[in-house]
Amino acid sequence: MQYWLFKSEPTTFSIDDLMHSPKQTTHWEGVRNYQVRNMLRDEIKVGDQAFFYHSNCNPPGIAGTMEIVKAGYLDESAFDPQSKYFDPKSSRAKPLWYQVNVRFLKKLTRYISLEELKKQPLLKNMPLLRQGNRLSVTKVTKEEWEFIYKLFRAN
DNA sequence: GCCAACGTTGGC
DNA sequence: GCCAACGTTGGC
Repeated sequence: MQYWLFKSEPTTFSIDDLMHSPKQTTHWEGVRNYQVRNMLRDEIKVGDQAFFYHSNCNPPGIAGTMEIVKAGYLDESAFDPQSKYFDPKSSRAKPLWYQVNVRFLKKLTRYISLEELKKQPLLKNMPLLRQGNRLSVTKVTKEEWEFIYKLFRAN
């Protein structure tokens, strides 16, 4: 089992939106970055767990956790001209984009801001904290995952 | 295949 | 809203 961190802008889709989705599950569509596509298609497996990170908001930070319930499959929104994620370069014959399904696990007992994450020496290698990192999905090590769990058990 | 121009992300 | 970082595009 592997651990991940998924970013989403809460104005687009927040952890509360996930909580209130049917079966607390959603398809994580709209990824249009090749590195992240490769992770979705090849690496992320059913049973993997992920942090739900709120980006481009005040303050950004980790809000909760979720679980992968369906591994990589075609992102249909790329084929839909009405979708804001439409990509004419992707076709069913030669699909470019993939998605996974995720299910809500829980909200953290408290929100862990990016500022707080940055203070932790143990987390300094997280891709999330590297300057200029823009990937919307990144790997989290077991050590980082467990450390962040301890962080929100405190207080 | 280089690289300038352009678009997007996302913290601040 | 600014702007640094960085991915993508397209002319050559």
